[in-house]
Amino acid sequence: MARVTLKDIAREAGVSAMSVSKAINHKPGISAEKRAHILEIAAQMHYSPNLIAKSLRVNKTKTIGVILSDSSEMVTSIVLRGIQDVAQANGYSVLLANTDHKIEREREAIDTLLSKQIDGLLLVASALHSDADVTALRKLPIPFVFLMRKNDHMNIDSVINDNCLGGYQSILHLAKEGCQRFQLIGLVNSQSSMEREKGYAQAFRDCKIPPDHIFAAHTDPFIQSGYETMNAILAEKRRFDAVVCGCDTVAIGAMESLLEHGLHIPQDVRVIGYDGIYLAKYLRVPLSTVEQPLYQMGSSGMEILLDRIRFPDMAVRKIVLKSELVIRASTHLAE
Amino acid sequence: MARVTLKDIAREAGVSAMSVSKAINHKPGISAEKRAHILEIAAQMHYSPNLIAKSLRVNKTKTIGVILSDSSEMVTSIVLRGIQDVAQANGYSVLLANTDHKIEREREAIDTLLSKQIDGLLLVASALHSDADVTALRKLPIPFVFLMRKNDHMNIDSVINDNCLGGYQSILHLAKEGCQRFQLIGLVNSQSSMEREKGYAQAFRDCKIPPDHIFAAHTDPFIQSGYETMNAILAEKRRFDAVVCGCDTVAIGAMESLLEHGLHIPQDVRVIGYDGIYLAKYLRVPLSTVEQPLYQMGSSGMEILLDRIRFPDMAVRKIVLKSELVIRASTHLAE
DNA sequence: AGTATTGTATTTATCGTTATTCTAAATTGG
DNA sequence: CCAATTTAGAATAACGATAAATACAATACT
Repeated sequence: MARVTLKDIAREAGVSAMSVSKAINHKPGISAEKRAHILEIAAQMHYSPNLIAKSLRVNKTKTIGVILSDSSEMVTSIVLRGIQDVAQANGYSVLLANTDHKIEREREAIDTLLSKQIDGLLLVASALHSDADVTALRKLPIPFVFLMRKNDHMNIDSVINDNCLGGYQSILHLAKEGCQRFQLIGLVNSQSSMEREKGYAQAFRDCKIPPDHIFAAHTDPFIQSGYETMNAILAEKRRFDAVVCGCDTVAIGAMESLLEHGLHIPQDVRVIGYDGIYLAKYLRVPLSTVEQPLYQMGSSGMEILLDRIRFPDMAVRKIVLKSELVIRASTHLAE
Repeated sequence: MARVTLKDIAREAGVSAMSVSKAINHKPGISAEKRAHILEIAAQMHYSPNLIAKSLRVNKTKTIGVILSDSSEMVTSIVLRGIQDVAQANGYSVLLANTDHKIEREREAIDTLLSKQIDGLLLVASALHSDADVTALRKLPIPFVFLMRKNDHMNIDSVINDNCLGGYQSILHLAKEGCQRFQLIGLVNSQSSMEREKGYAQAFRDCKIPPDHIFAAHTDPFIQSGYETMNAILAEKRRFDAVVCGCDTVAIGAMESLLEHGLHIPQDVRVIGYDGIYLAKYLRVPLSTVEQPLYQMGSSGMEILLDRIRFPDMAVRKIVLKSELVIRASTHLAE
């Protein structure tokens, strides 16, 4: 089936293509009855405007690009949904690129998306930290917003949660529960995780936890890596009564390992995660975690981007969203 | 920053725009040294081809549309990832539309995506079942593939798992475990769920389970609805020793309710889900389920669509993927 | 040598829209 | 009543790319 164009309708209605365009877009310069007539014919012929042609002409695609590591992870899929909803509500589409945490794929993705003439870009937990990368980003012909990524750059919009505070709260809670020896499992290559670690450090000072009661490890943000890392840690036979994980998936893997080794959670070890995936509550041991407003992270990010597209000179916005410590059985023994 | 076009490079290199096009696309009809020269200048000027313009000219966008209910659900996010990976590997982009199970939004989404001139369409668990809807789909100017949706239509490609068999296997397993009274919780408005129920019915006949030992309920595919439905069921004080859920999320909610009512899983009641979300293993009670090859569902669907785009006359393909019964603690007591 | 052949490069036209300019008719006003 | 103004609508050009036609030069062949 050949697609029907403005010209087809124009021919059918005996007017010029321009008149059809005006009628359909409710632009002035055409009489009411002619407009009605044209619209009727357009409907009859099932006209569907070719937005590609329009985009080329007006140099706007009403499409924004989203770059993230893995759209199927529970954390990012929620953020993405927030992005999508705001986009859809404003007549924008989203083009997605998965990087699987590969920095080179992130750079490629930007090029690909630019070629597709996106009007703006959202970078979720971007790994582009080097000066060269940031400079390159600044030269982009379109606005962009950082999501879930530390941002102390001038003139770059961003939405994050206060990772430092979140980290601080986790430790404080565990200390109150009586924990004294802490096994940390941070995330490799994650600025967010580093921020959380700053919060841990502050809390350790405030709670007078001696450095030799703190053990640090790092791993990838997957269940399996949490599991393996915890196996390795247990093999070293250090004593600890708290495990502080860089994200919930690592915590799931770590708990699995702990349970397999016959340890009881929270009696022998307390475990806390970070992120607030919505299944945390339903795990073998319900997981305490620092809940980030994931959906809102996506939706605010998209809102800022849209504002920036409409008003390029708008003041820079660096939104810091509140996270919430959620206490469950993995750190707290119900009496 | 103004974007640089073919013409800009042509001017700089002292050649025609056409020559630049040939050089960049590695088309014949240009000498090696001129090509090298042009490519060098293009790189210098950071040329990025305008794919919108190209799309308009060649009438192909290298973009496919995906319509699904909710990209943040664990099941669909995996399917989507399979789709994305195959798309990306073949130089295609994906435009997404969430319908939240609303049939009207599904119809709108098709129009929107068509306007964006997608080259093909993937319908994941589409709710468009009426003759009118299917007829409309057939009239689309682009190919489409059904995913996770019953398809007994001529000439429509699809990828599904054998829901009937999966359902059959669940019941057979529970019967072998000694269950005698079955509470079913199917999904409303889901053809897949209906197919599974056919499988249940067959298994009940084969296992000689009398109809008055079978109780049916239906609900939405969310944790919360599973929870509420199970609460309602328990309020009716019927006796049953097996709960068969239409999807894993419903099973999670149902188990939550059962546990809150002091019942033991699997000792008092066995619970089985469907789908095989990857966290099933880590739940409070590890959940037995029929594992669908979700990622592969997406990737094969995308592959078929790409083939169909390239070879419109290719024979119709209706792929039925094998599901696998995974037995965990929710239906089987480890001795 | 003169024609045929090959290959390189340019020119032209086009995809479907919309911004802009232009024409002609309708309306206004003095 | 006729110039001045407004307005509906048509015609033209352009967005950036590429397919097709054309022009031209260099080589090969009879």
